[in-house]
Amino acid sequence: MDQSSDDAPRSSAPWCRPNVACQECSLRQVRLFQQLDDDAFRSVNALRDRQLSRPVGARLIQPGPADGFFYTLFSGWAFRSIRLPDGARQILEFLLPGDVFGLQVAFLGDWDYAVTALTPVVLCRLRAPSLGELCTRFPALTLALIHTLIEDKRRADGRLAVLGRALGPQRIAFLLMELTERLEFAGEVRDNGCEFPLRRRHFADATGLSGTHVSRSLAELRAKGIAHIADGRLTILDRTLLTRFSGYTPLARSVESPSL
Amino acid sequence: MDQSSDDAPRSSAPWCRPNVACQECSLRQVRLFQQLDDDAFRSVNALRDRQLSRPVGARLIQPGPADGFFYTLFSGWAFRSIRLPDGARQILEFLLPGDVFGLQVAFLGDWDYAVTALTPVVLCRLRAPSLGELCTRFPALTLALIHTLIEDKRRADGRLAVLGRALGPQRIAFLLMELTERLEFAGEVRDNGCEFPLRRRHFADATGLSGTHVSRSLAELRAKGIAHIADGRLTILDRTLLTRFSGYTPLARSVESPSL
DNA sequence: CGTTTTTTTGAGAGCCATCAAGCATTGTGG
DNA sequence: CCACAATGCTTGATGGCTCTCAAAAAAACG
Repeated sequence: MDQSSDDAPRSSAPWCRPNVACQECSLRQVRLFQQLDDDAFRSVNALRDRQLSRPVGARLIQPGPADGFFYTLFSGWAFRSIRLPDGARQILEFLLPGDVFGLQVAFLGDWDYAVTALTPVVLCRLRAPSLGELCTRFPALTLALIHTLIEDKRRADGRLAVLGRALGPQRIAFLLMELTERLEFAGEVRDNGCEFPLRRRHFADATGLSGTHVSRSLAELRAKGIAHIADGRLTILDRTLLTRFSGYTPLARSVESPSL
Repeated sequence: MDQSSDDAPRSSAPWCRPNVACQECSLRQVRLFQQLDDDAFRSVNALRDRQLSRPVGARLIQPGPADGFFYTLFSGWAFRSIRLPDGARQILEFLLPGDVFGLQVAFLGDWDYAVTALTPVVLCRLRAPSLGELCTRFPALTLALIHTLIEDKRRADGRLAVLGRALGPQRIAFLLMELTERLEFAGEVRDNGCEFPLRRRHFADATGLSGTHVSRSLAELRAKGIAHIADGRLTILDRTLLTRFSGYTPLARSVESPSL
């Protein structure tokens, strides 16, 4: 893992309460966990090792041999990335509260990407080896996992298409659209806007553009009256325009309440 | 599905034998099926609806409401693709014998991509609704599914990074590298080469380049002594060079015999 | 308030798309 | 077997999107 700032959260904000039991976790209402019963939750809790708190910029995971844990992001933002031979960084995906990462350690035995905190984060660390056994005992959990992986795959398909075919401003718009949708499901969008910790270089590394061009593309979105980012906050000026301009296909959720 | 050419294969090549039972399928030795026992296989067979034979260029799947089936590719090549608002086509992935597609119908209820045959193909059609029940009865099958999804995800990560960061010739090299590796696991590589049905426009739609530039990029790979495509056959001239040039990270398979 | 980091803006160069023409290959029908 | 059409591949020229380099402006930080 990383240097600095260890386990116990400094703040006493409600979501920051250390070592909340899975059964009582506020995330239980969202995403893949929604369909599980109490019994399954107690077992997931048994898998839980501990919660970890990390500061902005902390490298949560680095590529290399796995340590036998996987994680859920309890609060804050992070991103998965890999480094290309020439040293360039590609951000594969942004991680929002409730997202799971590292499931592959149970199957492939390696971290093949890095995970970095974009904001202060709290993680839940879970023991990977017993995952198989748990899935055997709780088929609903397994199906929830598969569901999550399939949704991820659909999103990855969209990202691939955008990087393959879209110009700069559209790439940026698509990214904004995807994040906004996911944040909406998490109930973090208010007044057509939300907290938004991405810097120019995060946009750049996620969209395959240079920081310079990200700047120009964002200026274009602002000039077109589509979206605006200032003071760490994103405002969607025209949702319809953004949807059309980005070419994003909204995800119809099958088993999800619209928001919290 | 598509027009023309129905069910029974015309040829009597061994791999073309119609309605082989899953237990006796030659694909049983590869990919996700490897770890399953006879009992599980009999149940998978019960899921099987029938085999379908389709000609080159057939549109196997088109985006829209799902019909309750998912598929495995029994023989031949195909590709998954989506169409962007501007009409451009993005190839998301090439499908090789043994690959599964359409698992999402059991969860999302829709085909959100198209599947097209690159060669004459034989498909196995399976009933999606009973998949959940089957996974409950055979945890090994579920874990195999998850394993497959996770491997897919890793490959999708690599593709995303290449589209985000690599120049034309590297994108092509990466695609060749990935396909070669997968074909090797399927035992279809001999003498540093293999059958290769991709046309220029498939390269173009997969890598986000124009057909013109694909042509130039392939010429560069040939000139550099890396790889050569002619008469529907790919020859890897220098595997080490190809690996280095493409930046591809070979996949260490955990539970796979090297080839058939 | 000075230092550092980030963002904006400008100029030139490069990769690649588009358009277009020539060449090779394939298939068809006479 | 050959003429012909159709398709796909190659190669050239031009233009546009985006990169790199660079410097100024703005914001964040201590």
